[in-house]
Amino acid sequence: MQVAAPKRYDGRIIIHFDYDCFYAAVFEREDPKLKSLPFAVQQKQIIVTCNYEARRRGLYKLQLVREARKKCPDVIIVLGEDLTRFRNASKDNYNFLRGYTWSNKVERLGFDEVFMDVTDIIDYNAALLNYNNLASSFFHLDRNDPTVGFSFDASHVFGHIFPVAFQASEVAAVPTDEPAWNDDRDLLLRLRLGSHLAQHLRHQLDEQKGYTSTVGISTNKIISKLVGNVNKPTGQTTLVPPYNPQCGKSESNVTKFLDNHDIGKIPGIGFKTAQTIRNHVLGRPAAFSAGLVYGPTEENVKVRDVRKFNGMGPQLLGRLLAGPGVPKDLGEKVWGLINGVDDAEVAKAKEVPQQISIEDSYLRLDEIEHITKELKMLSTSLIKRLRLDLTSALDPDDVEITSEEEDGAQVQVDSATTPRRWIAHPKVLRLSTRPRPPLKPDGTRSRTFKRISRSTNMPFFVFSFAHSVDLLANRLVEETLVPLFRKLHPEKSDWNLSLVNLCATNMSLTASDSKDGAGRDISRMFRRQDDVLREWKVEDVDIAPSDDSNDQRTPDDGDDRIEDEISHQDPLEHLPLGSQDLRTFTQESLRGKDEWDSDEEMQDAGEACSICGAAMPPYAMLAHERFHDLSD
DNA sequence: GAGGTATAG
DNA sequence: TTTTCTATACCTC
Repeated sequence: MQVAAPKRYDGRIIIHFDYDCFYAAVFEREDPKLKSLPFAVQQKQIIVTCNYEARRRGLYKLQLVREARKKCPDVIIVLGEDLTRFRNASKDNYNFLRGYTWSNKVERLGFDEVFMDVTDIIDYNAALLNYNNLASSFFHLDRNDPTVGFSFDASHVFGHIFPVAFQASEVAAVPTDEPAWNDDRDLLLRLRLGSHLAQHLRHQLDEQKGYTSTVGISTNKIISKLVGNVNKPTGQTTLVPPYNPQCGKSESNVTKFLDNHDIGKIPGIGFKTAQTIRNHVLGRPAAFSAGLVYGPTEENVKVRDVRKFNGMGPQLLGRLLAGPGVPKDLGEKVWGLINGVDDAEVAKAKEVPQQISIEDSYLRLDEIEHITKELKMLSTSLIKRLRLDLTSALDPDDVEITSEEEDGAQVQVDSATTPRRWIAHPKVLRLSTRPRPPLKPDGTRSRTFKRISRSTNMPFFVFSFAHSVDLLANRLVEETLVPLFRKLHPEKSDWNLSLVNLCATNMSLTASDSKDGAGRDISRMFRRQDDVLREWKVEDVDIAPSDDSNDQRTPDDGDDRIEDEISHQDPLEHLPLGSQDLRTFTQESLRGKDEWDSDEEMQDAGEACSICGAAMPPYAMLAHERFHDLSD
């Protein structure tokens, strides 16, 4: 009994980018000589990626360094364990691509992949085409300036297409006199536009940023991503219509494409889901390739086998995959995926990540001194990351300049010299550990990777620019993390940890600064309203009780309301290098004695809240700070 | 809030 | 799945 395929919606055009051997490319950009040499990036004992010259000589991803050297003795290997440069380059490329979107639907997946929903740009251009002369078309990149764009030939798809056999007949299959209401013709036309836009973006990315990329063009995330793989590297592939079966005549190209993929290769179908499905289709437990490094020992279950399996459909899949913790609609979702249907939106660019976490693993971690030391290290990294990722230049215009800088290093230099302010604060700090399970009677250790955690309000002194990261980290460990650790591990000293994780989460936007260009105007409007409300809110706060003995305060959306009053703030401490003594304002003025009073560095007239950057006379700070406190 | 499951790079 | 380091979404109590 056959279940009907889910209904397709192919109204979008989505481009998936994958930068070619990204880690290697980052280094090659710093030192172009590497490009012509066999070159690889190492993490731990493995080659995480290598350039194509190295691949030509037999090297490959995830190869052991020893093997690589044996195979290719003159390979140049650099250590790539510090992710900072990759993160910066990734952000820079992302912002670059984002600059082309109208909808701001640009989603980063890891460091080296980006989805763009360019539907609006495509539809706009489709409407302006001259169907009598598609070959001499102009692609508009700016709705407000008709001169911005490029010439292109809209009578052909640019680059590769799938299926390949379709190539020769592509033009013939869509004669220009065919009626415009033909769905496939319309889709093909929009995909063509997408392919030319993709080519333009790839070219710009290469020319201006120095990164080549491989892209896929289609109508949803999953097939755009998968179809890009067809021509690697530095290629682009468009999945051409028909996307629906032609009334008994031809098969859907989507199905033709997906059917030959291993079930586990479909994005969204991970190991667990794939194994469960394999088990059912094979009628027995499916073997799995433990190593993954060697051999194609996978069970051979293709999408086609699953799709055509007797009774297969959303209900069966739902029953198969049900279990604690699994999304309720997983059956529906997977059924969609194997039919190439994926309604997932390309997420709008987010101003700020949802969480920032740092972790490290240990062979042995069982002494409190050692723990404290590691907490200190992790705290230092975390605070640096918070400053890097959650602050922006104070002047909104600087934000634009900064984001268009050439590379990550440049951005960091700017960070050190440009006044900065927080654009969001994590409200919660979470400490997680992974205790090593005790030995079982038989001497073996049960394999458990479970984590336990405790969380608390993020103390807001970590947002001060006045003190070195080191100092802040010390204080965070002593005042917050050690108590949290004791809560997590009440036992005296019996623990033995294999992992420690620090996570800053529950981000609270500071408003107004969304790097999201579309959001800025909106937030300005809100701010005007907030101005009207501000007096009320501050008075509310002013008469509320407060607890000055409690250090663990939480910054909150309250920040939003004092946005306009920013005057100036001091430069961000140079993050990668640690501390500098920079003068700024902190909350000391309201809190009386604490260990920082000796610092003597924030006594200037006119205070600025260290949380939101708002400047105000000292007498207003008390109420203001309580405001942060209370709005939790 | 705390913990779990699953996924991806 | 296990070696790791992040990040995300969704589920449950």
